[in-house]
Amino acid sequence: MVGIDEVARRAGVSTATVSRALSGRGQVSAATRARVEDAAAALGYVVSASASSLASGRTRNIGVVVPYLDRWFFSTVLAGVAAALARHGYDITLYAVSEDPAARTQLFRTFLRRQRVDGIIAISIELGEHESDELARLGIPVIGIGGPNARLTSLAVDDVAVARLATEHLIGLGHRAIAHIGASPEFDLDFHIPTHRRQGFELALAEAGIPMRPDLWEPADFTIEGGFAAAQRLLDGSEHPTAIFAASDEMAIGAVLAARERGLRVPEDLSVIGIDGHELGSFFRLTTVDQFPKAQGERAAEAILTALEGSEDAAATTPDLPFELVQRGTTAPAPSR
Amino acid sequence: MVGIDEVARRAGVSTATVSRALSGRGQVSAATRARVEDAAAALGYVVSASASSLASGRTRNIGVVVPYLDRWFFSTVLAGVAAALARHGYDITLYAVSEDPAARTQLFRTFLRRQRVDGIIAISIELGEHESDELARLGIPVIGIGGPNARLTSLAVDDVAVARLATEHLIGLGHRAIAHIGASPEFDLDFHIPTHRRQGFELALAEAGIPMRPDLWEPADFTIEGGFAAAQRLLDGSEHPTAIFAASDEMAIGAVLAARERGLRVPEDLSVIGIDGHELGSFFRLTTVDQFPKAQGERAAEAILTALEGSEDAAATTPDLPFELVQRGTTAPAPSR
DNA sequence: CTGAAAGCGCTTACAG
DNA sequence: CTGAAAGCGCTTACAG
Repeated sequence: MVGIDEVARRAGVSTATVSRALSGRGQVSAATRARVEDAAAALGYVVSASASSLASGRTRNIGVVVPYLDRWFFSTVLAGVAAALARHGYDITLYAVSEDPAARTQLFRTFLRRQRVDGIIAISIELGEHESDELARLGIPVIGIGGPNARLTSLAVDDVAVARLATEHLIGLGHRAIAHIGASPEFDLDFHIPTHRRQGFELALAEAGIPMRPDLWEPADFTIEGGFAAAQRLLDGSEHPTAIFAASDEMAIGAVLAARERGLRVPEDLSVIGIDGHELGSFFRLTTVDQFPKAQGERAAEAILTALEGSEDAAATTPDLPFELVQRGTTAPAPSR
Repeated sequence: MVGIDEVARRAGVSTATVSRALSGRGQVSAATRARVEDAAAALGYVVSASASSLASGRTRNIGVVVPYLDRWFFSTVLAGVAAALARHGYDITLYAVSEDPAARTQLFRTFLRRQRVDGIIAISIELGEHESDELARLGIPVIGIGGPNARLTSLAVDDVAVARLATEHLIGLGHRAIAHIGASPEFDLDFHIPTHRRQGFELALAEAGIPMRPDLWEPADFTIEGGFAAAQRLLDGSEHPTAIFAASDEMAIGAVLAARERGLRVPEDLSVIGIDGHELGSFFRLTTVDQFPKAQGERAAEAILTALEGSEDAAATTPDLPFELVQRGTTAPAPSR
């Protein structure tokens, strides 16, 4: 690999000048800069990451910590992060949190402490007290998505408001017997998102003066399969609901399929709404509250870059992530009885 | 951050000895090693990645190049890679190939040349002549998945054989009017996988003495939505097929849904088989040829580690990836006419 | 605006 | 088995 002194020799300057010309730090005359850039291009010179990092203390690399790589939400957020960081010339190193506690400990104690990254983006990870400490002690910016984690700068959608919006949409259509598919308690790891969504649901009902029916709540595991089974149980009852609000699009799709299997027409006999903005939503004509996961990743990337290189108004960016009701074909006025 | 000399001081040895004790390279007495390890643990010392890389030339970091982060196949393979590499203490830095040609050029010309990684895993990427050159010139091991790329060491499933197996399964059930949902030509970027699958399909038919019916082939885009539309067209004809072989599970699921919408029973009226081993397969009871994508990632990770640290029998590992017919509920004997 | 030189924090021949 | 010292390839005060 070509080194900096070859470039310096070819351009007729010192390595210090090459460094300044290529990094944009410090003063270099336009003519010199042009000569250095030409020499670097001709030789195909690229700064060595480790040498540059060691000397400067900057790695141009962001760590991204994810609980699952192969689940739609996380890989979509990750795609957003990657796209935004690449645009700024940053690399990303990936840290998949393992279910294995020993591996998880090692992640925080070893992997993250190698000084390989300038900052960290943590996607929907509930951190233990101790883990938050470890992150804080790293002394680098950390941005959480899906927080809020009191210890971290976090970007988050207001899950209570999201669930409320979805529920109000159903109420506005005249539904009264509205069921909710939420998460079983053991799934409430990611910042209690399921709990917040349930709260929003209950709030909206209460405001409309609709009493809660305990038989109209079912837990599931955020998958199509789980949503299918939960909907089956909900539709089993004699007084089955006219609408289902699922805490994720995948569960909502499962509910749509379960309804069809029962011979129920969606939306004529049963309305279904989800949350997410899942790519399958348009195919199933699913009404949903989109939370723009790819944009969440991009926002997190920008936030970390601002923390790293930005001006002082970093705090000016709002931590609230946008969401939006997307009306498609799975919700309609409640059937008259 | 604690440095190596603090550890050396505390253990009462030189930094050279600390380095040797912690890295496992070179001779250190058991007693000394224990003392060093204790000191390092007490201080929470972790080797600085950039200093170690610069001095040793080893980064303990693997680059993974993927065309899409947010598609099931790629994120699943990636999960396999990440799990296997983490077990060996390796980091992974992610390179998402952009559709933007300028960004793609920059990836090969700049990002990959920063000497940040010891090796590269390229997941199902069709490389241009020039790009293959750039990779080769990096002078580090490169493993391709989904090859074969003549220039790269590649792991690949035999797509012709996979498609043949799927088709033979249908023929064995007595089907003669078998349709194929493949890929439109512009989707044939990933190593001509769709073309190979189509070849396997045609081969199996030919061997069974079944003439090809041009009206029983439909292109799609590898999504559920695309498979749904393609199946609709196939089922429109007066002499519609009794079985559909889709070149991906997602398209097969689309076909199942299209059949249901037509009022066709699967598998009684129509058999459907896919390829992949998609997570949704079990929910839809989809018969498929599983290609174990997560295991593909793990295999690639092991291959790159072998190339990096392994003995000479690296070439001994077979580049053939396994596949297997998984019979579930969407295929059955052909209806008697 | 430019260069000489120290230094970033490790690793590894070399010598003992 | 262990240590002193050079060196990995850059960046950046410092001086001019």
